[in-house]
Amino acid sequence: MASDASAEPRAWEQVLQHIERRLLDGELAPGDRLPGERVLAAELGVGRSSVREALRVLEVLGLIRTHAGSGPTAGAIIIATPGGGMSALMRLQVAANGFPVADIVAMRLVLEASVADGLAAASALVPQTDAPDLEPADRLLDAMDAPDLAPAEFLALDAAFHLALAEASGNQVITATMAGLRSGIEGYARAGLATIADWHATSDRLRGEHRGVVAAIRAADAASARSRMHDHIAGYYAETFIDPAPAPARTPPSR
Amino acid sequence: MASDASAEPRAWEQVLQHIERRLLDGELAPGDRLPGERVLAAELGVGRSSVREALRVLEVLGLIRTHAGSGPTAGAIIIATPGGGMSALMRLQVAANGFPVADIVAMRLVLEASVADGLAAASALVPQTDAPDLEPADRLLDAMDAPDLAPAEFLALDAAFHLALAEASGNQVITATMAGLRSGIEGYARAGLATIADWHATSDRLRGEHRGVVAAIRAADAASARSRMHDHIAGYYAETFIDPAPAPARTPPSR
DNA sequence: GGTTCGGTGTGGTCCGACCACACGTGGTAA
DNA sequence: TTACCACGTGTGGTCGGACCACACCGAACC
Repeated sequence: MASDASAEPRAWEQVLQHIERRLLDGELAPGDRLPGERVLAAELGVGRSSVREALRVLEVLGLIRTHAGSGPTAGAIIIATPGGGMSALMRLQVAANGFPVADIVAMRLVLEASVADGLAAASALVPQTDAPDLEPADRLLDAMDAPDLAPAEFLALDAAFHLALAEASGNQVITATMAGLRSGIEGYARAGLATIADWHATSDRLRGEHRGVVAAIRAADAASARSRMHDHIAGYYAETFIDPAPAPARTPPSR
Repeated sequence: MASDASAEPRAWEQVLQHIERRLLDGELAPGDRLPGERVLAAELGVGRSSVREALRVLEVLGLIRTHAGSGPTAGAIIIATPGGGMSALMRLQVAANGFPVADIVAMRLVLEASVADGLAAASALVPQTDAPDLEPADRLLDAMDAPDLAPAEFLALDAAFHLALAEASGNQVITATMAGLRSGIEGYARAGLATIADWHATSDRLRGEHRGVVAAIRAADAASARSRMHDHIAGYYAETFIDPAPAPARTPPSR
């Protein structure tokens, strides 16, 4: 499955594998600086172009961050930013019709409902220090109460609210995935705003649903939190979806 | 959030944005061939190296496939392979400690349970043609009954079985994510095999659990399918987990 | 002592060159 | 006429060199 059986040791792939191995061996960890591109090229016996191609991949995947210049902040530094790569992946896959928007929404439904469920269950924990931190979500909900909020601003706060809930769950993978899913359908969400007839009524309803979800979480009512979240998201998409057609008959990519 | 506000028009990023825009505009679709690297470079006024860096990213993300030579199969062809990029992302993020293994397992739990739940619900559909196709999963289960199966082979079939269920759900995003999650913890799963004392008993139990899940799906018993799947996965990881320590105090990547 | 001005090493980019590869095509031989 | 083979051509893959902007850092200067 790893596509390394026998065939293609392309130069940039060697670089990627080398770095991955050093990561797995613990020789490289977040915060460390990678050797310079020229050094890396010499060490691996490849050209600098190939090293750069591998570094570019790592950068897009959120593995490293590069800065020019000198000093401790310069060079390629390992940062395991979970969300970055996921967003790029989702966005581009959607653009290329690899990920149907409906499937993204469906998965978001599953994930958000589970997060709400899990948060409610965790809220019942006896040591309150172990209970999830809903403060950031609360602050976002308060911000959304501002009366003169433009739809786009509301949408951004809404996205941040859902992301805050995911973060409260403590699961970095779910958080990153959620951020990625949202990036993938961001364009559709923006376009969907135009289809809403009465924005005032809709935003009021959304505000109420948000509060209801958080209240259910705080009440440790897992079933209610799950269903409220589910209905909240499903309802919104049912209202704003631009293109209900799931998948037009397109030529299969095939080989 | 999209990090495009004002600052960095790095050359390779321009190429990426150009291609993404053409995808969104429908000028490029799966199956199409991208212009040659030299042509693309000339069109965008950047060097070929920058074009290649962008293409490398697209390739790792599963957006394109490149072939040298001539003819209709040569060049960079757009393929929206959903799973490829996800696997690379998960694998590298795990390697860099960006994704805790425990979080991946937790998310897998959520996803698999939901898939089982959804499949069971869909099995109740009246037009049987719309019911999920469990044939591939059945075949894999039969293959797992072979008595002389090495643990590693069993593990591969097990992974394929779970993936087949995801595919049966028809959700490409969930399928790709599932494949990615598995790639991320593949190393741990392999290592976990060594910790199993009585492989014969364990594999027998797994076989039974698999059959039970499929039976519950066929019976359209969503609750049972969900809980069986949940217990199946949770139980397995509880048995084989190598490093139960969730996250050692590591230096924050930060900036 | 404080300030300034190069040196130095970093990534970012471009260019030119060469290679392996695979398809087409045209000439050639049967 | 037909089958075969060799070469041309365009593709990605790779390398090396060159130059740039940048940021630090230290030495020289005021």
